[in-house]
Amino acid sequence: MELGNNLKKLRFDHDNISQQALANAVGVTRLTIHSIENGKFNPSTLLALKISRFFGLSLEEVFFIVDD
Amino acid sequence: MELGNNLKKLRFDHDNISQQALANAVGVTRLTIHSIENGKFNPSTLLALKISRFFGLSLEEVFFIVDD
DNA sequence: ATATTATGCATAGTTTACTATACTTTTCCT
DNA sequence: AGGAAAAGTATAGTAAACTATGCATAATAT
Repeated sequence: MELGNNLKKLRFDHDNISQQALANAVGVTRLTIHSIENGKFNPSTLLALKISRFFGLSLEEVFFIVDD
Repeated sequence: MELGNNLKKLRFDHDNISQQALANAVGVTRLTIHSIENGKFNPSTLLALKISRFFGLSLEEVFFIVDD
């Protein structure tokens, strides 16, 4: 039971925004976005909500549970 | 900008389930639920999704951003 | 081809989520 | 009123989120 996400695709669809630009938009560092994107971090709910809000999506459209 | 939640009310509506029972259901300790409920913890997205799933709600129906 | 920008990756440090335990206080039932 | 269950609170420890920095590699443009 781990966390999956669509960040890479969403960044691409969203004007191909960079990890850095997304990081700036939600107030974290580029490494944090990178780590979330590559499944190394299970981000805080507040951060996940900020990211979802940035893309204009619900949290579940960005993050989801992967049962394994 | 902090995280708010409806846990107390949701537990009440959901058969008045205890903090301990909710903790067991999602695989954490009672203190973790207590701390989230009282705004001391900003839980991981995975845990927040598990809690939301337990109540049969979307994450946004349980957790939300409080702009302050 | 070379400069630039974006991404990947490593180390190390700080902060905070989460656990374990234990004690007190409140709530609720009979 | 008395007892049990639930909730609040405290301390201390571990694990993981997040920062800072720096360098290597990949992609893009001129």
